[in-house]
Amino acid sequence: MDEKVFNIKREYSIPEFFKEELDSEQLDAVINSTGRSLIIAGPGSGKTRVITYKIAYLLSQGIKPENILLVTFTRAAAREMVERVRNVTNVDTSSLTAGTFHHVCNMILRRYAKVIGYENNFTILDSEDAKDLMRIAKNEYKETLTKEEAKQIPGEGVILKIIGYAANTLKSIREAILDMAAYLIDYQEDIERIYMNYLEMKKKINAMDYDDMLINTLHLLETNEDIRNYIASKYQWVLVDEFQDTSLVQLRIVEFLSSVHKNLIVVGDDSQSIYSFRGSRFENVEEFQSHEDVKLFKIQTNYRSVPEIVELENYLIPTHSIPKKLKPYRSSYHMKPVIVKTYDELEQADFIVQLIENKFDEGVSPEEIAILYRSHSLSMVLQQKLDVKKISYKLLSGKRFIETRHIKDIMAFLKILANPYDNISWTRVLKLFPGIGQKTLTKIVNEFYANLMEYPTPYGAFEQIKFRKYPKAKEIILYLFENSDENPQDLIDYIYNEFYREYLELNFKDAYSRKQDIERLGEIASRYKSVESFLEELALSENIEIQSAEKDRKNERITLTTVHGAKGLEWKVVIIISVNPGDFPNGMALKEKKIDEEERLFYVAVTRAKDELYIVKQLTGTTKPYYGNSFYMRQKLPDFTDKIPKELVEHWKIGYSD
DNA sequence: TCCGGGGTTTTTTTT
DNA sequence: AAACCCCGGA
Repeated sequence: MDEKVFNIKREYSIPEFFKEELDSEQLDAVINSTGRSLIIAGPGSGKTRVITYKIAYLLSQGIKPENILLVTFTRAAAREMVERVRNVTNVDTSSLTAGTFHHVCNMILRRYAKVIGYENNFTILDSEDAKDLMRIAKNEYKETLTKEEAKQIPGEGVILKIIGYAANTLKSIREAILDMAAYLIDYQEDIERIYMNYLEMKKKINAMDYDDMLINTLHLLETNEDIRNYIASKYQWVLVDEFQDTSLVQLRIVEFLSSVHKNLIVVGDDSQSIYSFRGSRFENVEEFQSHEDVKLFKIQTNYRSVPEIVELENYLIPTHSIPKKLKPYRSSYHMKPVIVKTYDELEQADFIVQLIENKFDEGVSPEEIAILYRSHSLSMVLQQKLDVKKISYKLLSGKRFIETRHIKDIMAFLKILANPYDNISWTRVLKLFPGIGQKTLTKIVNEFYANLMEYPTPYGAFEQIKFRKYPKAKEIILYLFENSDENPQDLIDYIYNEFYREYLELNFKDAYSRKQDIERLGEIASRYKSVESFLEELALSENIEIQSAEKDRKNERITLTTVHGAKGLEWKVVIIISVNPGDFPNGMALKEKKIDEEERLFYVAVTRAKDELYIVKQLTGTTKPYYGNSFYMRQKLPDFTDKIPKELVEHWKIGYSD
């Protein structure tokens, strides 16, 4: 149907009020960043505000929202910024493209995958899926070797790390091995062969892992001028947030996406680059800055933290950073940051519970308190204590929700609906049924694949398979194939009620909390209409927030998160726990000589605090057994609290009143 | 062919 | 916590 277009003139707010909302550094960055610009934004300097007003400014100049591309680090950040733009401008921002690199790539690939030899309905492998697949690829290769030879082959984790590194740096496997694991150079050929297996398997099941999504997008833009120009001409302005955590591939992608209009604004803080394990290159910032046409803006006033904390932050600016000095804006607070020495993890947990209760008594809301740690395991003792004391919390990053066994089981059922060739999910699903082991399931799956050639639908193909011994398995899988168009929540309910509830009760001591997780999964699924969109979003979106075991009536909870999960957030009271050599900085990272990144991580942690900062350490160090190994015993590891000048902090030790 | 028991290994951060 | 291996009994 042809519709006639009736053009009306858009009304935009006049940006006069910007001058009241922004300081001179921010205003300069908003108005004068044109062409290619780099905005170095210190912690708490109003970075989000600058991006928001930059977009508002562009809209006020008559740029249409659909011609703006905003790339952020998390989906949540994108949503928040778009919402703020809408509030500032009253412009309908729904056509503005905003999301993470992976969302943007996904959008492009869903449309053009065929051009580079994929089906448009490719599935996305999360890192767990990739690991499973790599394990199979490795074992397949091992079968061609003798037992002795097979023993020497590096593990799938190492191989994934190498190929991930190669992908993100655009290097060959050989170069990657030499760069990061030179001792494995004798196994170059083995690794390459395993890698080929892995590629083949991914292709066979029409899947891409996270690296593929970036690499394939780059490849598409690089090799197809027409497509590149078509997409790039749409985006008059490209803005990139958290630029210090972009990889080389990501940098190339945004360069291509901005190649027609050449307006590329990147915002970041090189001192806060904490994702090098994922290919992030803080060098991107320095390199970008070094181009002659790039305009540089610095915004360095700190609006977030009290001067006592800002002073400490200035001391902790990581060694290899673009020189900067943060200027405090807020007025003085009644206390300095605190370093607390506790005896062990239990005492640390007791102290934190007591501190939190004191803060509640002072009237601080739970939402304003956060506990940060280097790795999940460091929060376990504390979690138990909080549960006992009935202090409710939310985990921004637990062991990622979808990586737990029971959630993966349920998801495997849905995955075979979206992609009947998903071998890994078939294995997972069939093994759940008593009596079906490796041999039987291989037979079933092979027969199913063979049938798929003959029968038009998976339902038809599966129906043909004889299941005399396992009628329940057949009944359930057939039902799911038959109803695969239903909304995902109903399917999850079906799996749970008909089968998985009983399985949980029989096999897990902690069935209760796992049941709650599945209920949560159902809730999340209810927001999606199709299995495909649900799976896609779950693979691409950030952590799902997990509630504590204690069901709370009030929705007020303190936050527990890794430092990585705390990126971009802020709280009135921040407690950093287990700041011990080996825990934070992390022992494994130090072994790989990544002390710089640990420093940046600590800097990120400290800069999250608005009013009160507690750095808690234990005299005994950690209680985890494997830290008692030779590496930890042999060396004196750096202690972050050592280099903090005494006069900048208060020192507390624990005493007992009762 | 399946399953359970015992033993071992992993060793961080995540789109 | 959860995967793997090996082995012996059903």
